[in-house]
Amino acid sequence: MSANSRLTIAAHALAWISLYQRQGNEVATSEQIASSANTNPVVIRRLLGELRRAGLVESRRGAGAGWSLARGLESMTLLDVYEAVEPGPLFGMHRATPDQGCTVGYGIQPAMRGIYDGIEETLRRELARVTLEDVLRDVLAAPR
Amino acid sequence: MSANSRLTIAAHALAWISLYQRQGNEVATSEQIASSANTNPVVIRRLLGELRRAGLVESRRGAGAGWSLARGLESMTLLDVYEAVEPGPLFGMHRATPDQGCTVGYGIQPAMRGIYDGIEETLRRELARVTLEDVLRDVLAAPR
DNA sequence: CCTGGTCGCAACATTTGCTGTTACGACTGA
DNA sequence: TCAGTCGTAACAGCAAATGTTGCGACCAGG
Repeated sequence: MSANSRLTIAAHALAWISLYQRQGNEVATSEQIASSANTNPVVIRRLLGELRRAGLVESRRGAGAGWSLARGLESMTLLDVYEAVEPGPLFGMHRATPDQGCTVGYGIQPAMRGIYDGIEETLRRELARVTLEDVLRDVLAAPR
Repeated sequence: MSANSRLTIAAHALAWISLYQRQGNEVATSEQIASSANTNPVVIRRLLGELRRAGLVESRRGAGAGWSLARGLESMTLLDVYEAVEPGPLFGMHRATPDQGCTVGYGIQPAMRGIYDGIEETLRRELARVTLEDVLRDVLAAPR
């Protein structure tokens, strides 16, 4: 499975913004978050842009611009973030249509689709059980 | 998430071999399976090679060569296939190590790892609930 | 002992998606 | 007006999956 880091980086950004705001700051810049996540500010802006479309964060432009949370971390789940930043389904079908004249080729896609749908639904339920508040708590619990 | 088709193609191949054997044939060739799945025989051989290492299929060489099941479909689960053909974890961490001097950068990876571990365990349980016999049954149930 | 058919595997091309980088216009508080 | 930041496009780099070709290894059957 292709290990992409989008969900991890998005969670990182949200936790960072929240902690920064708890320290009394209004907004966080993509520059600051990128520095913490050790990546490029544009990568952060792209990800946060998707989170904004999902209503999880807000951005301010102009001078003193930056990012802030649209609501509390306790009301955001990993599922919200997952759906905002992960486009496709977990498992893919054949790249090219299988032989429709063959019994297996004909029936395999509906069969797998049904099975995959059930599994992805379970995955979603699991993701929905974890809030970003949980994530931040775990982050702060790391031993020094 | 990158939609890879390895699990789907592997299930397709197993179902095809089983059905072919139920029709009285000894072994199936990668050529035949590739034709049904509309892909290249080498792709099939690569995948089946991984399934063989996992003890799910056997191959015969020489004349009249081909592939056969190592055991019944009812004793193979999608988890067996998944572990045989999917290398990495479901979600990836940061590509570059986050800033260890930052509270979030320091704690994020252990936190996410713990969360991801639990989720992947649930995914495995779901995959283990589906046997390849279930898959073949669903395939044959497709309406013509 | 040959031969034809198939696997095993290496090597490389192609495709796809994610990530990194640069550039520049848009926006706005000071 | 200006400095700082977002928004976004464009492109390069990289990694993994997939597709393709080639060829040696293997072996049942003649």
